[in-house]
Amino acid sequence: MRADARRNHERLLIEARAAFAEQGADAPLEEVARRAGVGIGTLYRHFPTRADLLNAVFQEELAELLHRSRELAEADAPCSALVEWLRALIAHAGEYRGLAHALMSASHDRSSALARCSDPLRAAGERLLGRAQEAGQVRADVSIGDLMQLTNAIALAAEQCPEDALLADRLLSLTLRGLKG
Amino acid sequence: MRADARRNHERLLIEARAAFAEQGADAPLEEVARRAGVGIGTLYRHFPTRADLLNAVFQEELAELLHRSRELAEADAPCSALVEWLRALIAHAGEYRGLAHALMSASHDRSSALARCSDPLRAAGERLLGRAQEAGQVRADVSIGDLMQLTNAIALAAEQCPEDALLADRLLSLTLRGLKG
DNA sequence: ACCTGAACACCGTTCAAGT
DNA sequence: ACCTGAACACCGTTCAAGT
Repeated sequence: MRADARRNHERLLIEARAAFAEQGADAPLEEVARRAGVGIGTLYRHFPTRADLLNAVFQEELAELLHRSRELAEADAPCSALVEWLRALIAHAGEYRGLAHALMSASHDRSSALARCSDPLRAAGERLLGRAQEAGQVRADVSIGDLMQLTNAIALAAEQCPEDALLADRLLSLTLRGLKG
Repeated sequence: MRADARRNHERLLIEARAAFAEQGADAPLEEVARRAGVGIGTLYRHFPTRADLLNAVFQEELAELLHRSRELAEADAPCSALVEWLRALIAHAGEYRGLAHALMSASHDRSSALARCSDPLRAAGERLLGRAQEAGQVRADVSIGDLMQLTNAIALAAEQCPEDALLADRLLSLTLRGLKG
């Protein structure tokens, strides 16, 4: 890749991250391009779809979340570790308004970059869930897919009620009481 | 109201219902107007916002749901009645793609017609929840607000995965196990 | 090889003119 | 009093021309 192209790529990522955090995951792409000092066409050349751009922005956060999951996988209490992990996912989704919705929309479209982005999260969650189930702390008939869908749905609901800071916690607790095996 | 205005009002409601059912709650308003044989300005005159139009369309469904809640309020098993009611809400949201999201977005804006539209639903749910709690079948610390948020979130998640017809059922069951007092 | 931005498409919303 | 639809605004996306 040419030096100027690489530079544009980096600036686009930086500005996209800022714009998504400030204005939500549906921030105007035109503004991302403007802030990065490039034409809108250049943005599309580097990231053909919004999902591609979101995906690229979240690679960094994704690495952090996966790191956290490896820590939790060695915790003493498998069930608490799983719950901690789900809380971390909700907190992450809460940092970008509209992200929970984007992830949800993308989840059933396997060709989307954003859908692939949550595959490693799913795998990490599966390990934590498996441990909690083997320890007999979580029912065997709970699937990681259902659990992550529900987590995402809770994040989305919480996002709509920013004035109720504890909503996500309460909804998650309500849900988790149903996990106990 | 002038006769032609009343007629336009009715035709707009009929076509809006059809368009929302076919294309989702974010169907182009221009098309609703076209199908109703009126100018787009007339649609805006009768329904200044999309939420007003959605609200008007759902008044009929709302009456049916309230009727159902009164039947359930006399059922023998208060907890099953509550669950039945939540299932009915999810089924209703599922009939119009995007409705769950619209309801969720509107829920924190008290001035929206759509938010007021769910007030009677909330009141009906509160009666059913109260009966189940008095019978000792549901924990006392569960609120109808949280329960409806969660129900709506589940409806939204289910809508994104139409290929998994049982998703809503499973997520609701998972949640409901946490209710038992 | 990459970038630019004008151009096009689409939809929401308003409002001056018409009936 | 109500209706109409052109006009404007906004944003996403493409692509011919430029470097």
